[in-house]
Amino acid sequence: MNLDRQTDSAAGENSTAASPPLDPRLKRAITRGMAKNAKPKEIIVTPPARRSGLQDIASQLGVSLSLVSKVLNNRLGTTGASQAMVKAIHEKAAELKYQKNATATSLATGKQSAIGVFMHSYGVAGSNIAASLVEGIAAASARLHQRLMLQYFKSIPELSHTLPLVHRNVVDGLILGGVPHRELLAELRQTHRDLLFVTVHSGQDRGEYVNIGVDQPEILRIATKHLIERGCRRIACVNVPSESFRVLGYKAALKESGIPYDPAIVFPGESYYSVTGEKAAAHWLERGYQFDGVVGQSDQHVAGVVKVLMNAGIKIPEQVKLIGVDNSPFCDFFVIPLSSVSQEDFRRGELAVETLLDAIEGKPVKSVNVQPVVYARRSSL
Amino acid sequence: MNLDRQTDSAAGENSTAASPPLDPRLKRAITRGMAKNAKPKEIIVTPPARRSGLQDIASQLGVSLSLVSKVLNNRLGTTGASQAMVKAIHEKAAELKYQKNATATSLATGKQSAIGVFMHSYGVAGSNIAASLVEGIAAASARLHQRLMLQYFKSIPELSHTLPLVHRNVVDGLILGGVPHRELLAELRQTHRDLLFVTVHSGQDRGEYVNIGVDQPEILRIATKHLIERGCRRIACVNVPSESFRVLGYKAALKESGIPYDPAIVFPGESYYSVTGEKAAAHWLERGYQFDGVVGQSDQHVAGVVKVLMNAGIKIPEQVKLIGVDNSPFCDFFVIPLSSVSQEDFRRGELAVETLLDAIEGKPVKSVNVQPVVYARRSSL
DNA sequence: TAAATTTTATCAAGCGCTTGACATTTGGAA
DNA sequence: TTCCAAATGTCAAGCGCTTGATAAAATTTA
Repeated sequence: MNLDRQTDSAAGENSTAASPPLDPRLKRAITRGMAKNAKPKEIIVTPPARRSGLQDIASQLGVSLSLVSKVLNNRLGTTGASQAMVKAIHEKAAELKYQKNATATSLATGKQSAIGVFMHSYGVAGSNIAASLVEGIAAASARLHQRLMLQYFKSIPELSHTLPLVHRNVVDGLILGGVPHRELLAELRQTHRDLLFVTVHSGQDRGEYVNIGVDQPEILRIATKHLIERGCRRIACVNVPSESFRVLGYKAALKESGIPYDPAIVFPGESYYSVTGEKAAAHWLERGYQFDGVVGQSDQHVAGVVKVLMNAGIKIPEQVKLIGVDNSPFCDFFVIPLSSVSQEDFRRGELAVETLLDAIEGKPVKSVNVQPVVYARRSSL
Repeated sequence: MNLDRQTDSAAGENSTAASPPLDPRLKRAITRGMAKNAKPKEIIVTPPARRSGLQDIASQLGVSLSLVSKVLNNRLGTTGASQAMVKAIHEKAAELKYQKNATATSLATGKQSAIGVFMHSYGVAGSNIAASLVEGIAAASARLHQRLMLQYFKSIPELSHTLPLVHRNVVDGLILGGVPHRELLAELRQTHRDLLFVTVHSGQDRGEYVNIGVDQPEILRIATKHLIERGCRRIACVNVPSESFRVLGYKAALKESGIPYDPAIVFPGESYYSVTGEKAAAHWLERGYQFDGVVGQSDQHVAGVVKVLMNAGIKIPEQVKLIGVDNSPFCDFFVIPLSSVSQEDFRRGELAVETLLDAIEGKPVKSVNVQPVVYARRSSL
């Protein structure tokens, strides 16, 4: 329902105060098929202004098209051009607002100057890993003058189905986000032997593909160390089945500080969601287990733990300090601002682009494991 | 561009102990320019497997290239083809794994089958509006067989700078996310008269451009009504300067229920962040203002209010019920799960694509205002 | 059976740009 | 002055596909 709106012309009513009268030309443009409530008969179809091409600037200057092309691309190989000519061409190009037709260029060169991104919309809601990854990729590809073709997928079949259809002959390479699915990758290599791709996942790197990952044990190692440095001596851990590798870092940190490892306070949860954190905390509390620190496998874990601890009257961070993983946006404004270890997703996105481009240029490339970073907030200070 | 290796050592070295021995063929594929620590001198450049084109299937069948094109595109205008021929062509295409070169098609037809997205990375961190919008856009464009070119921008100058460069001749139209910047849009219309675009912002729709928005007053109206229906009679409001339009809905809801409007409990905050919510709650508490409900302009507002109220020993939702806007991911696992009104971002993304495609096809299109939806959680039950 | 259709298929001109091969001009060096 | 490199520029083929015009073969109709 629309409030305070006259029944006659809604648009007019809403724009009166601030909006100046419309330029008639603008008005016409608006009508071009895009107007509100446009009545077909009122639409004026103005032929699109012919876009100027190389030919236009060539003939207006009385030179050959190819010269113009070479000058504009700085590709005067054997050709060469006088200073004056170069200047004139550039000026003419500017005057005619020449914009090269990227499609034609691609056809001629076989290069697309575009990369494709297939992103698995994975991760726990709230941890905008995928979003950060994409933003990092977008930033780097803009910086490196690459167009970016994006597609999300929910399931592996969906990916293998759409991947070849969408991207053949349109991108120079692919970034696969969150796809540690080995069979799919192997198949991709078989069926599309000339398809270049790099993966971006935080699973274990087996060295089979070029991946932009994170040093997983290091995540929990620096998280645990962070708590130890702030005085914790009994550090509980919320775990999930798939993170046995990462948890090595937890054990390593304990060992480094001579703190014994106690499996009793490592809770075997089953998800990255906050409910698992709640269960863990409840479990420890019920049994009377002592702990002065908690590391989770996600920020949601920690959020869940915090909820239960607060309800039990435990002071945070005075009695228990906590730290999670992902550095999710909500860490900043949770009841207690949450400390967290970042997997540097944005940066990994950028690296993925840079790596892929190197591969496209034929340079040898290799996997990289980014160093995680601790973001300390109140929950652990 | 197939990079193959003389020595077979490197890939093997890099596989961890955990990984099974590699299939030699796979191993070769892995080394293809992407191997860890690949040494340039060892790389052999094998020409990429030539991809089969229309010509290949034409000559293998002894027919003309154009026939094949028409058959595969179902464009037998005046042409026609026998059943047998059609069948043979399709079979041959399948046999050769023919994939049309989309670039060549675009050049020939002038159609790109691609849409561009320029997304303002706006909004409060944690409310993944932009991400949902993009996902909705991606879903719809995949469904409608459109490629999707994405770019983010932080500032208007950045947008106006990169927009023409990146997207000319590469997309059929543009979706501008979160750009209620009228001057820019007007300029866009002037300088690129043949550029089709639709905006997706939740600002006020002035009817000048086709926008996929949200009925703003309705957001607060249903939020407020939601609280009233659950027994609230003194409903406070955290506001920000730019939301005077939306707040009309708050007033309307009060009026509908015969509740007097009291400006004293409408806090004039300055941001959508949680700190503004904290300030509002502190302000009301200090002055001893009574209220049994709170509506915020964001979920962060509500998060901030909750923090302060809990610290003051106020029971939620028993003494005060709250509802925010955006239905952010963290609403689900905040200390008190937060009720919220969704702006249906994913859906708006889909609508944007559908609308743009209509416009591209020359159909008349108009703005649409999506209806917001209440998601009730514990904070208001 | 010849003429008129209908069906089936080919031709050839692009789309706008790139690029190696070839042509012309110019300024010295001989 | 003559000749040879530079320096400066043009040619033309081609990237892979689309499409209206045209041709040839098959089928009807009279």
